[in-house]
Amino acid sequence: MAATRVISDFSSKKHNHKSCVKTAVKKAESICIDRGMRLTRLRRKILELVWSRHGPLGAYDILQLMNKEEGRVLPNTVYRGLDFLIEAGLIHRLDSMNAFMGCADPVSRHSGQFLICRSCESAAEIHDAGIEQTLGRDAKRVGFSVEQQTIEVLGLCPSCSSD
Amino acid sequence: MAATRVISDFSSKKHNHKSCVKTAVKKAESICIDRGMRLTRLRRKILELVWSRHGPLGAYDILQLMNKEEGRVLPNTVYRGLDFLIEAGLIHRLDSMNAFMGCADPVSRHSGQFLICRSCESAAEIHDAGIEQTLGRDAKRVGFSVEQQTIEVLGLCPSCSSD
DNA sequence: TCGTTAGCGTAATATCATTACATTTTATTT
DNA sequence: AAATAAAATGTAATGATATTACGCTAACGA
Repeated sequence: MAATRVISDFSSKKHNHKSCVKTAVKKAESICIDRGMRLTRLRRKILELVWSRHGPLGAYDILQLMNKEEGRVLPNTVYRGLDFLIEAGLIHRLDSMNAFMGCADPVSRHSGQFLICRSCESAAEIHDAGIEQTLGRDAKRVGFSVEQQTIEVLGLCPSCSSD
Repeated sequence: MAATRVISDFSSKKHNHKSCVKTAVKKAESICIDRGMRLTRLRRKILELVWSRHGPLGAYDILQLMNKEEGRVLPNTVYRGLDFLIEAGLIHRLDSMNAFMGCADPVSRHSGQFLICRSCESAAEIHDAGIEQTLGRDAKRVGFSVEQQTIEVLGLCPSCSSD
């Protein structure tokens, strides 16, 4: 049985988040170079903003930040950037909350598995290969071929459950 | 290991769908009586419309059908009905497609697990207790307490894969 | 350096969902 | 049966999320 990997944990309040962002951007740059994809200034900026919080961020939140930091930007521009980043596996979309979150392990392509705190709206990403496998097997049984999985668990993070 | 239950399968093209709807409404009536909930005319109608397709239906699709069959109805009314039906466990919401789908096993309360065909937009509901269990265990490991799960698998249904 | 493609600017609009408040219907109490 | 309270519905406005269409510019490949 494969171990469950924690891709990004619920962060402690005092961790230095700037270094998370920096690391993410570095990884992104290297991945894009490897794959011949263009991480333009705009796309990098959007990636940074997605990473500005240790949890999912809505497209219009990002838009607002862009407008603050980059002058006038329209929704379309943000969505284009987000689409690129998703395509590249650099961020994930959380369907259950219409929001986007940076992926700390963009090298290995995967659908995310998320634990989302309904109280503080932070989120952790894990990867349990067993679940993927099991779902694949279940699907096969009814003749369904899997392409993508949305796995999002709502509840309370450690720090909010203890309140 | 608990077996995976198929709650609603990909339906064959020739099955008599009217009987699905009828059965669903009967179940709903009995459940609501048991629980002292009021399945009003409006709510029943919305339930029927959700069941009118063997796959998820958007709120505004339902709205359109309502307007065709019931005279003028506004979005709010439909959402209220949908909220009630979800609350009662009679339908599920599919977050990945902003759509709603009837539940064929409303007696046992559960978050759904869905296989959604990206081609014909039909969907099947299954229930694999193992997945729920595994996710619960994974969550526990990082101190997260689970309240609700969203599990939606995108791919191709049997009939669309064979095309 | 020319032609092509990818990225971006801009406006309009589509799609999905909620809020606020008035009215009506149903249930409960007297 | 009448009075009251609670639940459901009618209605309009608006909020939140996302896409389309079209033109221009920058980058890339021959």
